[in-house]
Amino acid sequence: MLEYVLLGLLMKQNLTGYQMKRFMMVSTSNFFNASFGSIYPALARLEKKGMIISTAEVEHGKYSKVYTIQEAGKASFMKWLQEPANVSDTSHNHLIKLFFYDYLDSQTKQLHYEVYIRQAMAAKQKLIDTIDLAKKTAGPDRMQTLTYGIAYHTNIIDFYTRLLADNHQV
Amino acid sequence: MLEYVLLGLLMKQNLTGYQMKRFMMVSTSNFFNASFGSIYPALARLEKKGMIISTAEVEHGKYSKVYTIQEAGKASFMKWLQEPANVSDTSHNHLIKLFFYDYLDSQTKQLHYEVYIRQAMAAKQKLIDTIDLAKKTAGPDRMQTLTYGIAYHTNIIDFYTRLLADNHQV
DNA sequence: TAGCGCATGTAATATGTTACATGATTTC
DNA sequence: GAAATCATGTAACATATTACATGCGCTA
Repeated sequence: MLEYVLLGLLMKQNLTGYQMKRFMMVSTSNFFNASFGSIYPALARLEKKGMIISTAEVEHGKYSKVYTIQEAGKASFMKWLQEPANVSDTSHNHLIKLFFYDYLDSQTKQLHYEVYIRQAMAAKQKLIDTIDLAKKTAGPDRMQTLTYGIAYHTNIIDFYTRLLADNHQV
Repeated sequence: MLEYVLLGLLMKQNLTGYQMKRFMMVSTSNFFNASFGSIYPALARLEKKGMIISTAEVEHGKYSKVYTIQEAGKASFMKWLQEPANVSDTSHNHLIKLFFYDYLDSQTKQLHYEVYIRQAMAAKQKLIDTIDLAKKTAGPDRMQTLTYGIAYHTNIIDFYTRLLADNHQV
């Protein structure tokens, strides 16, 4: 997955590993993120496979490696992009706990529901705040990832608000 | 994560690794699944840590290892369960592609939208079909994982139906 | 007797995180 | 002068998948 994301970022412009990380932070972090410990080895693998090439640069005394995508990399990326994903193979971390909530007391459950509602509200607000900024730089499809994130978190707020109400009744 | 799920399954009854896999298949597979290649090593780790103990059994000539949870295992499980999860740290595989859809032609995009709608509809229907069966065995919290799954897939259907309509207009 | 289900396990491979190591420049 | 940011990379560790290896009992 990461390798394709890196190729995708390089489709538009040449970047260093550090820049790719920073780019992900502001654009994909709500649904995808990676650490330096996975980015740098991934770039090395991609170069070894001939998908990208690096050029050493020294600017203001700082050494950096700028990566450029190759034809093979473009082809590999497009092939991956053309294959549809699977919308169901998401992990839903919180559901794993919910599955075992019969072992948890009512008070702690309620606390969890409240935490999840707060988490989702904060995430949703953050996405809403991003919209205006993103409109200036991102294309229409990129904007849809924000729309989805908002709907996703709205759904979570609704769900746990219902569980909270049910828990109160009991 | 897997280790806690295995402990959670053993909270109720003693099971073999094979039975745990089968149990996950019918109860958690819509949001969590694991292969034998991860289950058996995980059980070995848990036993080494003193969380569970195994008893060798031979029935009808078939050898099996039945696992029993220990006090340390119960404590570890409850500690994990009491800690709230994070609703935002899900990966959303399909969004990663959506992010790059500006590079894709309109026809292929439309095909993807249709695939995602069909995937979500099938998954939703499967969950609905499971409800009656689950009502007999599962507690109220366990049922909620089904409710969530239905809402999650409904949200996806709505989202991609909207994108499909927008794409047609263009 | 062929194949399936039960049952356990290992090997190769992939992929990820966190922490550490290094060193430059820029900002307070 | 300290701290933050830029920038790359490795090491230890954790965890997962797929494929393979083995072998028994039951059923068609």
